[in-house]
Amino acid sequence: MQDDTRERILEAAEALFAEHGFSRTSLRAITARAGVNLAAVNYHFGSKHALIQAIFTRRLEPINQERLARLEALRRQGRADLEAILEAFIAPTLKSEKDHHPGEVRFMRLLGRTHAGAADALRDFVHGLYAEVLAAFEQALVEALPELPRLELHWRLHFLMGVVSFTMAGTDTMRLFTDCHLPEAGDREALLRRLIPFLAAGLRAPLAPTERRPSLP
Amino acid sequence: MQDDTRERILEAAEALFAEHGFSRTSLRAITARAGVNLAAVNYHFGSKHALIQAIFTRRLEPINQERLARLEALRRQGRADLEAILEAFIAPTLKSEKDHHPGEVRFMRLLGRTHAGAADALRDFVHGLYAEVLAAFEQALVEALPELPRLELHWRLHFLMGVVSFTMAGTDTMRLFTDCHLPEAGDREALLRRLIPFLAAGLRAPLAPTERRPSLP
DNA sequence: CAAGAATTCAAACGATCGTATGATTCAAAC
DNA sequence: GTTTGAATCATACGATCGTTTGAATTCTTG
Repeated sequence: MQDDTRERILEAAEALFAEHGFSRTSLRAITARAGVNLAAVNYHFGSKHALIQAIFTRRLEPINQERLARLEALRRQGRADLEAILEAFIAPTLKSEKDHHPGEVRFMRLLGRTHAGAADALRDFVHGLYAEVLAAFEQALVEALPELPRLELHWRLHFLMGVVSFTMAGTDTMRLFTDCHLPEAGDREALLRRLIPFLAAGLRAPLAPTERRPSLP
Repeated sequence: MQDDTRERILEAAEALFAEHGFSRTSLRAITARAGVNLAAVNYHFGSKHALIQAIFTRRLEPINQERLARLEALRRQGRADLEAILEAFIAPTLKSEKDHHPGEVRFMRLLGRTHAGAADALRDFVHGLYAEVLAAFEQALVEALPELPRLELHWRLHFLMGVVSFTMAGTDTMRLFTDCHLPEAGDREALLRRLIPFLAAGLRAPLAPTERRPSLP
């Protein structure tokens, strides 16, 4: 029961952080859920902040490695079309449930919310974990969309990150429109089939004319 | 100097909440920035939670009224095409800076982050402020995209909310891809010219085939 | 100007937080 | 079986939090 404690803390913290946020989750709540002593967090991780970083590093590293592996496989096969690139980027964040890691679903929710919300040094830390992957995908998209100006591509990548982060965050926004909730979010394949056409069409959208008609009176 | 205090508190709280989040912003920091006494918050608003709600109500109500007014004007003119509907929904959240209300920019950032991140009762409260507006725009989009199945429209509205919220949140995601930051986010007209074609193309995207090719080995 | 309501103020309360401490338990090495 | 270092434990510290209180002040109204 040596590094079992570490794992139990990571598991409990991940769940509570995803549900209540970082600052509203106390170390006491984490250690109580994990069934370990309060001091175990500072013993194994050093501080609450270091625990948060450990959570992101553990989950994000394999996901990003899979992203790069998928992208490289596409390049080898010569079929790096836009839809395939998008799938290589998004699928590793969605297919986790069937891989018997239910905790990863909670983590993606946590990651999405952190992306949109975190203002402090944590976002910079997460960005650091992303840097290599995003540079590779940016280059792939430049080649897949050669006619798109670089600045426009950057904006559309910003929009893309918005869609992906928001979907990962899993806020049940759909019931804003009607009474229907997200239908069985467990069906990740169906989600991919809806996300990728939406994003591909947005990335391929024709450029807006330089001048726009005036707004309403 | 009676309800000037109320206003100073709202202003300071809005700025600090947008920068550091709700739970990491103390009432002492708010009242210090506002130059008022600590007890003034509980005297004028009742509690920290009620202060947060007051912030959202104050800003969101006029924005949503303008959204509905723009949409109704489109209907009267018979030009409720997709792009115009999107502009009616998005423009009121972006044009605020030139209206001499710099605080509204900070608020939209706060709103975007709350949309993606808040898990507690606050999100339900904000959703309540949105309900009427989103029902109206959903109906307009149903008419503008008659060939799109209702379920698919719901998903794409979810994606749309992701883009809008993420853009409002204003997290400087673009420097993930290169070293360039968001170029002069003050130019709201340019942002509209980029957002609307992206979203319109996504909403109009052809449906994906029911079966997809398998993923990578 | 005086009376009463509205507002502001300094100060404190109880609770909770992250972290640190020193004793205690446990497991492997000799 | 003894020793040694890692791990766990109960406990406490100092800080900060949201909220409350009651007196002091300001404003309104007659």
